[in-house]
Amino acid sequence: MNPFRANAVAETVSQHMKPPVDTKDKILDVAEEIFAEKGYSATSMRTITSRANVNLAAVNYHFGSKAQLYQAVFQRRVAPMNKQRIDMLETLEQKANGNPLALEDILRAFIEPALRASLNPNQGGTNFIRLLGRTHAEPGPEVHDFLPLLYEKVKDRYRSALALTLPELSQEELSWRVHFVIGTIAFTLAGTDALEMIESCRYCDPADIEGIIQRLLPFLQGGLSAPAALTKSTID
Amino acid sequence: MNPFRANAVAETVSQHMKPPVDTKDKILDVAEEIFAEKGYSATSMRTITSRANVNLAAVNYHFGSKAQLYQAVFQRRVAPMNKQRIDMLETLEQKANGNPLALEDILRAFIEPALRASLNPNQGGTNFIRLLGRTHAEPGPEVHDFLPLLYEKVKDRYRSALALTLPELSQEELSWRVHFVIGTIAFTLAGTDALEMIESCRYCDPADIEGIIQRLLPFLQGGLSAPAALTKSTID
DNA sequence: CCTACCGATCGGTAGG
DNA sequence: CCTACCGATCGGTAGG
Repeated sequence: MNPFRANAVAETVSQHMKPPVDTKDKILDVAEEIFAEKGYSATSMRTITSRANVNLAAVNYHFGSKAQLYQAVFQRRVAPMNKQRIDMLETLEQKANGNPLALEDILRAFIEPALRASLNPNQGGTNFIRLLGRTHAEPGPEVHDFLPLLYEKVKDRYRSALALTLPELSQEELSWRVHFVIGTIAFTLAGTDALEMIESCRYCDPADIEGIIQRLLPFLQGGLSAPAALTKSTID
Repeated sequence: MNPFRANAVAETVSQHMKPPVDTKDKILDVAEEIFAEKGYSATSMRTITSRANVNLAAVNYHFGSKAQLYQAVFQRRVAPMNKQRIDMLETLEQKANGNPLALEDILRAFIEPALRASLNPNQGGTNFIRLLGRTHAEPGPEVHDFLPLLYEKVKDRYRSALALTLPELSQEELSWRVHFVIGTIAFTLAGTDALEMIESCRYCDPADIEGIIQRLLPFLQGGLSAPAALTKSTID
C-alpha cells in the first residue's frame, strides 16, 4: 500500500502538501478491482471513488471519463505483460539462432506472463487477469476497441514465430488459430472455474498455476498443430 | 413482425382486448436484440419497452424483473438448441451401435445446432448466438448463474461420448478439455473480432459462420485428441 | 498560469 | 396491462 515513489513525489511537490500514496494509483487499484467484479457499466464512479477515499471529481480530473479510466487500468498492466511476452520470445529466438522454435516453448512464453501477473498483486493479481479475459467479450465500442491495438504487436510477433514452427499452415489459417488460442486462454482466465484454483492457492502453491498450464498446453498445442481445414470449394 | 398466433390469442382472450402480436414475444425479441448489442447492465428497460412499443411496467408484469427477462430470453432459445444437440448425438450413437463415435462427428453435432440458430432469425439469429457467447463471461450472479444449469445435461452427454472416443484421457483431463472447447466456441461466437476477420462490413453475410466452423473444427479436434499432459509428480 | 482536488449540484434515469 | 410516481443513484461539471 506504500509504494516507493518518494523521488517522484519530491520532484513535483512545490508548495502544496501531497499524500504519499498517489491519488491516481489509488483510483486505478480500486477501479481494477470493481471493474473485475461488476463489469464496466454496472460499476459506478461513485463506488470507485468512495472505496478509494477520493473525491468523485478526481476521476474526471485525472482520466477524463469513466471510459478512459477503464482504458488506463489496462494500459498500466498490459504494456509490461506484453513486453515480457516479447522479451521471452526474443530470448528463445536468440538461442534458436534462426531455427524454428518448439511449439511448447512459444506457448509457454505467451502464457507465463499472464499467469505470473495473476500471482502477483503488484501486477493486478487475479483481478486484472479476470478483467482482461472478460473484456474480450464486453460490449460497447469504448470498452474493447482499444484492446486489439494493445495486442497488435505481440500478436504479430508470435504469429511470425508460429509461422516458422508450423510452415504447413497458410497465413490466414494461422491468424485464425492464434485467435482461437487467445480466446481459449481468455475464457479460461475469465471463468471462475480455473481462477478459483488459483485464488485458493494464492500464497501457497505455485504448482497449481503450473497445473493449469499443464492442462492448457496440450490442448493448445494439439489445436495449433492440427492439419488445415478443407477449403470451402469442397463444400460448394 | 406479425406472427401467426391467432389461435393462442383466441384461447387466452377472455374479457380484455389483446393485440394480435403477443406483448411477451415482442418484449423477448427486442430484449434479445438490445442485450446482444449493449450487454445486460447497459441495457435499460425503458429502451426495450419503447422500442417494442409496450409500457415500461409490462416487463415486470410478464417476467418479474429485468434479470428474469434476461433468463427468459435464454430459456426460449437454449432449450430447443440443446435438445437438437442431444438428438443428433443419439442418432449418431444408434448408428454406431456401441462403438466409439468419430471425434469430428461429435464436434459437428455440438456446433451445428448453434450454427443453425445463428442462420435462422426464428431461432434468434446472430443476435442470440453472440449474446450466448458473451454471457459466459458476463459478471453478476443473476446473469450467468443459470447458464451452467441449462448446459449441465448436454455437457454430461457429450463428455460421455468423448470418453468413449478418447479413452486415453482421464475423467479430469476430459472435463478440462470440454471446458476449453466450450470456451473457444463461446469466445469465437461472442467476439466481433471473428466477424471482422472475415469481412470488414458490419452486417456480414451470416453464411460466413459456416466458414468459421471450418476453421474451428480442426483446431478443436486437434486440441481434444492431443496426448495428456505430464502428471504433476513429474514436476515435483 | 499551474496542480490537485473540494463541496455542491447539474439534468436525467435506474428498477420497482 | 397503464399512469403516476418512489427512493436512490447515474456520469459529469460548476466556481473557487
